[in-house]
Amino acid sequence: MPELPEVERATALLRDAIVGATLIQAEVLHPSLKRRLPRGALQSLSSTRVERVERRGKHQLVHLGDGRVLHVHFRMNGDWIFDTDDDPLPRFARAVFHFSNGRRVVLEDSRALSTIDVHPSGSDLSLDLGPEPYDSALTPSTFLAGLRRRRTPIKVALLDQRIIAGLGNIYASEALWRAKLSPKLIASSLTLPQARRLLVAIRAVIRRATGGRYTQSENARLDVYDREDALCRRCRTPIARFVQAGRSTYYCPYCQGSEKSKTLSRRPRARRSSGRSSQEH
DNA sequence: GGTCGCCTGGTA
DNA sequence: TACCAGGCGACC
Repeated sequence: MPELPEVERATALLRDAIVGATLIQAEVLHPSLKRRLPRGALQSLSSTRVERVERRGKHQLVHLGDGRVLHVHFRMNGDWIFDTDDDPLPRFARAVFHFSNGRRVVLEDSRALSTIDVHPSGSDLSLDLGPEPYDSALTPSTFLAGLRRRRTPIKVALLDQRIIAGLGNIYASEALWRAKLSPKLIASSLTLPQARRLLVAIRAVIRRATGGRYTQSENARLDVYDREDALCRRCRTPIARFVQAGRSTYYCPYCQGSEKSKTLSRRPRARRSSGRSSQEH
C-alpha cells in the first residue's frame, strides 16, 4: 500500500496505537528481515518507550525514548495490522511488535520487500527526500527548478523522491493525465505554466486519495492507471501503456499531447486550456 | 540514463 | 506456466 496517502494513513493509525506505550518485544519472522536486523538489535528494543511517530515521504520513523529510531518502509505491499496477542497472526506477517498497552502491531507484507532498520541515537537520518507535495515551500518555480536539472522523461522524474517525496507509479501517471502532459516530455523542458499545472494535478490526485486506498473507494477512482485499452474519460481515446525505467506508464495518446514535438526537447507548442482551477494549499 | 534483483502472490 | 505487480538501491 505504498503511495503517500496510504502511508500517511498507516502512520496515523500507528501513531494512535503506540505513542506513549512501551515496546515489550519485537520479533521478525521473515529471513530477509532477520538478515537486516541482528538479534541483538531486536532485543535491545525491549522496554523502550515510543515518543513519536513521523512520516517523511513514504518512510515511517518511530522515535524511541532513548533516541533511537525505528525506520520502516513498506515498499510495494507492506501494511500494518493492529490487533492483540489473542488474535491469530495474519497470513503474511513479517514482523510483530508487542506493546505495553496490549496492542500488537504486525507488519503484513505478502512480497516481503518491506524494510525495517534501527538507527542509533543521534544519527542523522538523511533520507534524501524532496519536499512533500503539500509543503508550502514547494512552488511551481521551485518545482520547475528541480525538473530543470533532469534530462529524464517527466514520468520518471516524478518517481524520483528527491524532486517530490511520496509520489509513486500510480499517481505519477494519474497526475500527468490530469495535467494533460505527455509522460514522455523531458523534465528539463517543462515550462513554468506546465510545472504549475502539474503541481496542481499532483496535489489534486493526492488529496483525492487521502483517506482511501486507491484500489477501493469511489473518490480514489483511477483515470488511467491499469486502464490500458479502456477509453479516456475526457476524449474517449483508448488508454495506452508502455514501459519507462522498467515501470508501466499509462496515458492518453490524444489528450496528453503528441509526444513527438515535445519529447525532443524542443519548445512545446501552445498550451491547451488547463480546464480546472480548484484551490491549492 | 536504463536494467536487475529483491520476494511472493494473483491472475491470464 | 508465464507474466505482472503500488519501490528502491545497486549496478552498468
